[in-house]
Formats: sequence, C-alpha cells, structure tokens
Amino acid sequence: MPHDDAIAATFAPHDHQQCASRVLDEAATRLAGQGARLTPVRRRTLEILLESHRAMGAYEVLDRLAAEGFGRQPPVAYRALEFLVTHGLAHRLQRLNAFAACLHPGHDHHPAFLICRSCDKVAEAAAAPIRDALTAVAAQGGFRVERATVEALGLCATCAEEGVA
Amino acid sequence: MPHDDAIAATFAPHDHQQCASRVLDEAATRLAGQGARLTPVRRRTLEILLESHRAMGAYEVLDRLAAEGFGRQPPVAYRALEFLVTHGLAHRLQRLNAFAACLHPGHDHHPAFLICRSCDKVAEAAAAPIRDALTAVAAQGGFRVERATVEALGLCATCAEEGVA
DNA sequence: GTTGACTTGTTATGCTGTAACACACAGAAC
DNA sequence: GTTCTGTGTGTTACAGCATAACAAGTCAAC
Ligand SMILES: [Zn+2]
Ligand SMILES: [Zn+2]
Ligand SMILES: [Zn+2]
Ligand SMILES: [Zn+2]
Repeated sequence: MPHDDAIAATFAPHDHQQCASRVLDEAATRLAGQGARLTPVRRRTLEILLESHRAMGAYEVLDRLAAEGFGRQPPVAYRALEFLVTHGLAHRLQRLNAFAACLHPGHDHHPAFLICRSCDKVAEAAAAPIRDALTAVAAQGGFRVERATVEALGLCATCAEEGVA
Repeated sequence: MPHDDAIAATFAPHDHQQCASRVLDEAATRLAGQGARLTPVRRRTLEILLESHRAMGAYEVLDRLAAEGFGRQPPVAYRALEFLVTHGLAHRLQRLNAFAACLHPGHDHHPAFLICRSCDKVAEAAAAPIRDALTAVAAQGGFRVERATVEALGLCATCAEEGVA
C-alpha cells in the first residue's frame, strides 16, 4: 500500500534514477517468483514507462520501441503493455487511454489514480478507503462491486506551489 | 442526489415507459430554463439512450439515428451526445467508451456508476461519500481533486438473485 | 532432434473520435 | 422585407486507439 507521502513523492522532484531502478528490480524479482519472463521488449517497455511519472499512449511507446529496433506494429506495444498490466507492473488509465508503470508492484493492484492536469504526472493513492465507501453505497442498492476504476483529475502540490491555477 | 433505493430501482423490473418519459419531461423543462434547444436529433438521441438503462456506444446511437432519417456520419451522433452530456442529461462512461442517459438530471452531475457485468445496466450512485474519501486521501499527498471518475463493475441484485455467478 | 508452449513479428482491419467545410434556418438589425 | 449573424446539421476526410489472424523464431522437455 502506498505510504501517506507516496503521493507527494511522486510529484515532487526526487532522485528518479533510483526510483526507476528500484521498481525495475522489484519487477524482475517479482516476475522470477511467478515464473514469468521479463523479455527484452517487455523490459524495455517497462523502462520506457519508468522514464517519467507520466502515462504514455500505446503508440507513443511503440514509436520508442520501433526506434530501438523492435517491431513497429501496434501489437508489439499492446502485447508488452498487456503483459505488464497482467502481472501488476503497469496500470491502464481509462480516462487517458494510456499506461503508467506501477510504482509499488505487488501491493495494491487497483489503486486510485491522481492525475495532475498541469504536469501530467500520475500518482497512485491507497484505494481501500475509497473502495470501502463505494462498496457501502453500492451495497445499499444490492449491488456487489467487483472491480472499481477511480481516477481523479486535479492539481498536485508541486504545481500548486508554482502558482498554477 | 439519488435516493438510497435508486440503485435497486434501476436494476429491478419497473414501469420503464414512465421512467423514461419522466426523465424526458424533466430534461425538456430543464433545458427550457437554460435557453438551450432540445432539437429533433438531440431529443431523439436522448430517447434512444432512455430506451434501456444500458450505456450505448456513439456508433450504435448513430446507426439508430441514421435509420430514422438523420445524418449518418459520426459527428451527428457525437455532437448530440456532447450536447446532452454538457447539459447534464447524459453521462459518458470511460470504461465502456459509451453514453447513458442521466436518470436524475439536475442533481449530482458527477455520480459514481455501477455497471452490472451480467445485464449491462448502469446505475448512478451518490458520489459524495466516495468523493470525500478520495479527496481526503489525495489531500494527505497535497493533491487537490477537481474531477473524479468512479466506475464500478460488478453484479446487481436482480442478476445475483437469478443465480448469476 | 522432435514436440509443444510461448514469444515476437507481420498484414489487415475494426472501433472510437475530431477537424474542416458547406449549407439551412431562425431571429435581430436595418 | 432584406441583410446580417449565430447556431445547428449535414458532409468528407482523417487521426488515434485496439485487435484478429497468421507466420516464424526460441527454447526447455522429452
Ligand atoms: Zn520517480
Ligand atoms: Zn503537477
Ligand atoms: Zn427505467
Ligand atoms: Zn444485472
């Protein structure tokens, strides 16, 4: 589960090199434990997503892969992305038709997303309290929630401090 | 705001004829008050959405409109749908790339959606408690939520009673 | 070394959404 | 009543997102 300040850490300036390589290590370890293979395309795709905290469209990822000698047809990117999502290493953002690397693989695989409309960065927030509220409201109507999509658009602390309205 | 049992009412069998015409009346009244025009295409589009409690894709709506003598090109449907969404008479569902009529126009324009995976119907739930939880979690990270997308996939009471797993 | 599961690449196509332009029509200005 | 202006409706053409179906390479297991 993300710490209370995992959100702020995402948006604030930080040693992103270390941030990315930590996630990559965790990902490799995690996959090894599942017997899944982090092949070159898949690894490179994850690295590309990890270059920033933004979400990227599949075709944006594809352009990068193609430029580096991988296939240049859509399924190449979509398959790698689907693999990452399936194994909890990336998330899909419905609002953006885009993908973002998961920053704490192995924890909460259906987090709430906070998308800054100014810097475009995406943070993952603990979904449990939100899911609880949703489940409660739904239960009053006899509805059983199985999966929830929670994506918030707004302004991050860093952008707010810089005076973005 | 939806009543506690507005959710159940959506999924359970009911006098949908009356359900639809009530919404249509409210919509007309509401638009008149805003000086907006419920033209034939727009009205028909809303009626089509109101035929069921399901969400429809823009092209599905377009086919219907075209069959009834309206234009057969995508912008015809997208424009009518955009108008309805802008005026709070319909909602867009991100997960489904689809649109559904708003069942209580004028109340909570950013509800949480409950989508039944069995009967495909969509209900609107009170978003306030969920938004509060989300806002609180985000605030801990310094993030200010402006708009939130909350869409739950699950099973409605009616389908559950019918033994759908 | 052959089998079979998996991965990666391709071509082709389908679904979703928008930009730009032409015309019709209503109400205001004259 | 004519002209102007804004809004609405229709078109063509295109952009962006996603998948189906097939071919060929890899690699461990047998
Ligand atoms: Zn980082
Ligand atoms: Zn920001
Ligand atoms: Zn109804
Ligand atoms: Zn149902």
